[in-house]
Amino acid sequence: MQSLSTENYLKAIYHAAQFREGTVATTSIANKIGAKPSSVTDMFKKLADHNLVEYEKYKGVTLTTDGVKKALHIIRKHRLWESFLVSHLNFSWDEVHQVAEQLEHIQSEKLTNELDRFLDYPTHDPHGDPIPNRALFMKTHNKILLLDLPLNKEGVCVGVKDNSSDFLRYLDRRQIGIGTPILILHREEYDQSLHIQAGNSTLMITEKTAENIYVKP
Amino acid sequence: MQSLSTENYLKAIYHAAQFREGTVATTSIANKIGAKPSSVTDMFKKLADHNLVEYEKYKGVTLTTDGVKKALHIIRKHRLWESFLVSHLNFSWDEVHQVAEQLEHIQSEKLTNELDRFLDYPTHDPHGDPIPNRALFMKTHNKILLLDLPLNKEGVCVGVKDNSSDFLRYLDRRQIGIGTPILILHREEYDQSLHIQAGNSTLMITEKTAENIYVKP
DNA sequence: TATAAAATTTAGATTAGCCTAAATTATGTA
DNA sequence: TACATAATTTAGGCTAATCTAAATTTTATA
Repeated sequence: MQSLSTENYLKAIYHAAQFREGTVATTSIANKIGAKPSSVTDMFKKLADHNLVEYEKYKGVTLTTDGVKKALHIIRKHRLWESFLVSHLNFSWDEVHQVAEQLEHIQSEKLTNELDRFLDYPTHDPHGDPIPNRALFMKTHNKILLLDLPLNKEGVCVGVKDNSSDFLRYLDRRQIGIGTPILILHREEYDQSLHIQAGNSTLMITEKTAENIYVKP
Repeated sequence: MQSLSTENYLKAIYHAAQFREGTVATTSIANKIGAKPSSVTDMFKKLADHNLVEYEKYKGVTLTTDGVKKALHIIRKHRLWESFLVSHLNFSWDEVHQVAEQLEHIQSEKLTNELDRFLDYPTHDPHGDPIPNRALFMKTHNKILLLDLPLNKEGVCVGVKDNSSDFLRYLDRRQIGIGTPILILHREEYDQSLHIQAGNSTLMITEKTAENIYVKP
């Protein structure tokens, strides 16, 4: 029991569970997957039958230990492939997601582990997200939103919250990427915009941008 | 219209058509795909609706130009991935097929072409089969079966006809692989077995083995 | 060339994953 | 706390890809 659809649900539930405590609601998964709530209910039942989630009618789901393992395994593959695409196949960080969504479903332990070795056991993908290792353990940075970085304290960009192509390309244009040192020079009270120093240039960004960039202080 | 199943049928029809002239029969595809003939008939109709094959009831199918293109594109991906698995991920030639069967369905022109570039535009896969280039053109060796190699004339192993794991591992044990120089020293009339020189060692092989190895004289 | 055997197709059913519409349950607010 | 609204589930269908069993066509042979 590991269809493409099943795997996508497990991943979606895992990601949804990161956001908030407690159970994951039908509608939130429906939105992520792009399916109707009734379809999600069907799948919740099926996942519960296979002991991948705990499901109580009208109460949503939580992943079981098995469910978490499967989800992490898919995330591991997704992020390894993203790393490969960027490091060896000239993909940019805004292009990798769609292809990795396909590659993450390839079933071969040897492939996954050899890819990991070939990439020299990377700990983070091109967006700064942690890659579960073979034991499915991942190192998490203690990162904060750029918005919460104290004035004049240097941080380094270690990730993004919004992974959309639009946002990533916007960051490319502003020459902000993983590893870029960032300093907040001034907060404009009027419209919450920020004057920052990013790498060698000073520039202005909106509050919305600042709450989608992670930095390590 | 390009489901996983559709792609597998196109590939199977392409390969079946290599073997013999004329149309490809329902049963031959049923055997390759591992489906019942009635299912194959259904798919033949669907492929015909999409102008990927010419289909006449009770007469089998032939691929259209479009069908050939799609088949070659899948074969291109399959063989590029096999090459990658062997050259960079420590797979042996008997392990790659099953994984490449999955990878060949990944849809991304950029991925395929960048993989091609990364591998430095290989012309043949680990089994010696030609890889269609971006324009879907492939270089074919003028190879013959080892069985048909004249006595005491050196040939070089350039491919295999039987791609089964069992046969490939058998060749590994006999230290025969792509590039191995081979000479027929003696043909035993009694049981058609052959004494050959392969690389540095002399050994005996059966007729069956000799008709599954391709050599270039 | 009749006719038996083999190949192929048709008819009707099944399953997974989705849908819509209607019914049910939970939630938030007056 | 009652009740409107939102969330969720149920019931019943749909499609793609498969199947079995029966009918039809082709082929091979006596």
